[in-house]
Amino acid sequence: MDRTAPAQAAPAQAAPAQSLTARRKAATQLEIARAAAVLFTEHGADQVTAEAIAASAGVSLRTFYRYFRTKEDAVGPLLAGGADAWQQALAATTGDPIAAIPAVIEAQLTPRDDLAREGLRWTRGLLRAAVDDPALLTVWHRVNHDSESRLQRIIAGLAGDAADDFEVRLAATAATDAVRIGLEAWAAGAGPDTGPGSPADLATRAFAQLSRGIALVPEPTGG
Amino acid sequence: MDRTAPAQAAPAQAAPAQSLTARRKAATQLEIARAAAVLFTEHGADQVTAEAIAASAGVSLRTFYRYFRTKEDAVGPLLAGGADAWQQALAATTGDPIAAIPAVIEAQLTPRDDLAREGLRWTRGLLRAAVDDPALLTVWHRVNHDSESRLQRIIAGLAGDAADDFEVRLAATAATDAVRIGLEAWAAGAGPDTGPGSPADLATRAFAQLSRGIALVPEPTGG
DNA sequence: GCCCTTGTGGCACAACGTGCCACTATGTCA
DNA sequence: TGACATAGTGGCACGTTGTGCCACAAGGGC
Repeated sequence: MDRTAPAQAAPAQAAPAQSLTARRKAATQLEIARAAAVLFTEHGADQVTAEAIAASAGVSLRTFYRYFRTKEDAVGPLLAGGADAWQQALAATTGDPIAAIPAVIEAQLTPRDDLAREGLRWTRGLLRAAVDDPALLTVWHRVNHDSESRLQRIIAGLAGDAADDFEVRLAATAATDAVRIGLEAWAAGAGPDTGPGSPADLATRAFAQLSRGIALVPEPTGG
Repeated sequence: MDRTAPAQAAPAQAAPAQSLTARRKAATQLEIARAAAVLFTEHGADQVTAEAIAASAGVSLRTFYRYFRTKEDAVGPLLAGGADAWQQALAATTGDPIAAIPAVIEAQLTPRDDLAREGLRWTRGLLRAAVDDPALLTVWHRVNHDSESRLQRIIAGLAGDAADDFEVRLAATAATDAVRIGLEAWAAGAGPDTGPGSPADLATRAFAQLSRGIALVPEPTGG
């Protein structure tokens, strides 16, 4: 098994139907992630040993390190949450990515079922803990960095060769930061899952403001 | 001595005139930082032990950990570079922070002497190494996060009570990201230290686009 | 000179993260 | 069903990380 890929690409939700081994692996990874999240939020990341996480998840220490590169990385899948979801949704759109992003964010950050709502609860708890926990903050930064990198490639693909690299980069940053700030502001307060004050609401508002000066294709000035 | 403060607040350049002890401390910290930067860029961060850095800097391993919390943090002061400088310059301005930021960035990111140029060289080398070095990338993320936090407080102070917290947050993020992207894009290419393609040029361009939708005070709609 | 503060080095130690080997379970083919 | 290749798991050893503790030496004030 490769260790980095599932931590970033695997959805925190259960995978549909695959081989028995694959399903067990996904389940184990999620089990470890949740055990780590519970222990981290309860005692602080630096007070929790990797062995404690492994024991709580019912695996050996050696196996723990086969799933995650570091102790803190264990909560990566929970923090990544729906990042992959809305990026894949964006990749499936056509036309101007800047114009498509708000609707995609709105749709993908709004929880549509209990599974999504549960995912938001994990994210909120972890983000609140991460505010004053350098180790967890590092994971959050890494998750957002990975998100920005993927987004940059997606937007570049959508915008085509005419798009300026610097503008593509700005667009990817604006979108990533919008979602990041939306989630952070929501987690810090007592906002609802949907409607005004929700992650989807805050993120779309943030993106509207950050992206107003960005145009992926050169403006047709005159000609 | 406290360990975190100098790593973030101390300029990478030599301090003017203080007590002998204070100057020795600053020199030692800079010595360690440069030793770490050289070794990291040469062999990759994960191939360099903390002991090797300490030996290269002429201090014991124990002393190394009194200056920096982790092995990677050693390059923090070099990556932070002039971040404090331009933020302090911003704090000294009056009026609308959004309007003041471009000039401050332009002025502070443009190297005015050999010391500043040398600082830019370190930053470029480290950023190039950080692209494919997760450990160094983490330091870069932390540096930018700290920068964003401080900037948020500065902008809030300048904007006054009328300013919306969410807008202040967006402004701080836009400014931090502008500088970050400017430096990253410059480091990745072969841009000059000044003029078109310089960090100052790229950062101000980025901020102009990211900040166009941000207004710190409620628009006087109608009266 | 004395004294207090502060930086430094050495040592021990818990925890981190990995390489290696053996064991077991899954899935396939005969 | 039995044999086999594949892949996940656990145990162990080991180098490295980062910290607590104590002793020692070098500024700085009296």
